[in-house]
Amino acid sequence: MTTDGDELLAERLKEHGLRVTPQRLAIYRALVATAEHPTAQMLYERLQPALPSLSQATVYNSLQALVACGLVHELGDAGDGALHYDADLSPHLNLVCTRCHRIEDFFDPSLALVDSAVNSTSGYRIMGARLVYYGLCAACQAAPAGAASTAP
Amino acid sequence: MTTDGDELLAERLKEHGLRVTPQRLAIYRALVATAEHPTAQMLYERLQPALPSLSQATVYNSLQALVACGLVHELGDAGDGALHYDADLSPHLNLVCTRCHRIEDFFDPSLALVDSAVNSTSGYRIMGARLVYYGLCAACQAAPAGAASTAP
DNA sequence: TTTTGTGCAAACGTTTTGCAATTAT
DNA sequence: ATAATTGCAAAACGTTTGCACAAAA
Repeated sequence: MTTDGDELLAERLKEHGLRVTPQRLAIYRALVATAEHPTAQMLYERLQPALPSLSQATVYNSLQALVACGLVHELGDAGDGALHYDADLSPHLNLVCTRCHRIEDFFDPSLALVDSAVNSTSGYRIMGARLVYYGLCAACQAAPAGAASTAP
Repeated sequence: MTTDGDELLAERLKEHGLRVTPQRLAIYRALVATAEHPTAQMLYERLQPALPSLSQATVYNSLQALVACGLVHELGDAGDGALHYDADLSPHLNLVCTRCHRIEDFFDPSLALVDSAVNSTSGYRIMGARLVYYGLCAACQAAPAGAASTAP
């Protein structure tokens, strides 16, 4: 591999006629660095210290650009009304805890079977996927009230 | 089976301490009757002729009630920014056309494998799922510009 | 009768947009 | 140089909510 994250970003952006800006780089890096599936708002707050001039609009716009380039997946909302994003493009599914709104990844070989079934028999030209199971994570099952280890 | 759709609705609503209203019945029937995965707005417009007094708030509220009872699944948005709903609860995935925003169903035996993998190894108590593949439907692949057979 | 749901309109929070200044190419 | 992107603020959008009336239990 000759392409680390930054180079991949630059390459893909250029492929799509888009410019490489520090904001896009920062947003992409933040997304690659975390396993938390953040929202635009979360990214905005997280990047604020490093890029004090960053605006919310730019976060939203940049995420759109990254999604358009196929560098990032939009995960939909997790019961909190905001869209979550993920830079992990490997075929996996998300486990969304409806109590604490956390999103975990889940990998299983059976996913490959679904993938090939869809690709071979749906008639669609597939561009992406989002596989989500909703439920209560182990922590929230154990906790009686709103005692999830991160956010209630 | 002794329960047709209406009876199932009544039963489930009562189970959850909710009342059986004509609006909820109409919304549920409309959802069962169509394979279109409509949004709240679409349902509102569709039911307007039959229930002229129906309000948008009631559509939104009723959909929440139906989801809470497990009678209907919330499908997320299809690139049009609005939530879609489905009364077909059988394990299947949705094919979302990102050009015409149509949602199709897709069934395959491999889905059962994923299901059992998630249930047995995730540690989550699963309450629901949404499996979506995004891409271009056959019609939109064939059409050069915005010539989808229903909505561009 | 008592409690829940409806309908209306106003509020909410997320996301998008118009525009001038800035910056990547 | 030139066209795209940023940042700001205001708008737009889907959705939710407060309240009085109506209706289900």
